[in-house]
Amino acid sequence: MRSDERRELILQAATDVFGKSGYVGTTTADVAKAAGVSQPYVVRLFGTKEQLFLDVINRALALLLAGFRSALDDTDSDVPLERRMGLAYVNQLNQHGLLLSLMHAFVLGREPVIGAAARHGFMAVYRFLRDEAGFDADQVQQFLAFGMLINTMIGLDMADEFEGDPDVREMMQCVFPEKLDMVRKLSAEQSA
Amino acid sequence: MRSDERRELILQAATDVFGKSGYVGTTTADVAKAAGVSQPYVVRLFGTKEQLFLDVINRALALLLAGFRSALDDTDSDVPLERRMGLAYVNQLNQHGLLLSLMHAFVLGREPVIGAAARHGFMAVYRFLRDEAGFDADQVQQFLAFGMLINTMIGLDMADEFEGDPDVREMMQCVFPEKLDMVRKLSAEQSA
DNA sequence: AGTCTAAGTAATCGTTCGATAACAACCGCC
DNA sequence: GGCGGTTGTTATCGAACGATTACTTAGACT
Repeated sequence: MRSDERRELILQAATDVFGKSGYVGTTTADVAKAAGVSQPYVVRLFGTKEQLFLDVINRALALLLAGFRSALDDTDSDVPLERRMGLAYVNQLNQHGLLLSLMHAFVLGREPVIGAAARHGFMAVYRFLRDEAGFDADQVQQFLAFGMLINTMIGLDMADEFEGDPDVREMMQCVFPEKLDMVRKLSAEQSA
Repeated sequence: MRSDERRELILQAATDVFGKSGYVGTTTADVAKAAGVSQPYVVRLFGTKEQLFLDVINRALALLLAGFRSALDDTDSDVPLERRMGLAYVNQLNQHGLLLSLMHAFVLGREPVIGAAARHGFMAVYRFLRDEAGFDADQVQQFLAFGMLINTMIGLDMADEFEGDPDVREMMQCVFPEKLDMVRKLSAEQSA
């Protein structure tokens, strides 16, 4: 296999594993096993584990912004822009661990290299909302806040607790008044 | 010193360190150094690093709910309840790493023990908002979403990037339209 | 056929970390 | 004024991890 194809496969596997266990909690052997290659090969392709994680979150941000731009360009829809953007965000749950890897990066601001990359990525999203989506300040705040809440619910793995606990069910309905079916479906796919 | 006093000192130190580096990224030696004791003593007082982290987040949740209850009982104020609750949340930034340790737990839902504790803690907050604060579904969603956004901004360490980058300044003003001064002040204390 | 290069692995090394064991100092108490 | 329990330390062990080295295999080109 060509090395650039192998890189992409490893990046996909690493996105899932980093999303589940975080940056420090993920070993290069975990990534290698998920990608079906040997551990030293992962290290040789990316140099260091830190560089691998940086590549993972930069790829995740590129995919996220690409999804946003698709939603933005879908002008013949009668769905309002804010809702199209929200759906584009939730659709990223198709890629297991993509939003979660970003979230892990977002709470590591004190890590010198990763923190800087995380801040830069977050600001890229902000600039997109402001400049390309044309959101005003309140729209930006609502969008970012709800996005972080989604990330937290995914990180908590709350959907798997959905069945059985009526309080959890009620909380999820309260937090996702309409997107719940989609979130549940995507979460089920994620577990499979 | 009595061991229960020492335990509290270690819990405070551990809250800061776990908040900065996360659960896996923090070593028991880091906690011991921050608390001014030896590393084996930390392990002996708490059994395992996992149990120490569980104690940290349970203490953080107890303090958080206690702050909420104080805001709830402050009925002679003319400040509306939602705002009092928001201020109570932001006031938790006085304890370095308290909200951040919780956030680290919230993204580890797949960890069997920590994930279960994190979900339980999050649900305790939800039940408080619903039963004690009397929030309706929309108020709960807004409160939780904004809280997670605050946590993310703290995790990103975005306030330290405040000076210098006009986009960061603008984003922070957009996200914290009125609480910005408080957040900045508390963040400065945190760095000191 | 023979050689060069890219793709990939097995073996292993040095470090770090959580935990354990053994030991030391203080303090109340009879 | 020894004695037991509590508080705390130093030394160290075994496992895990990231990284390095050396080796192997498979095409591509002449």
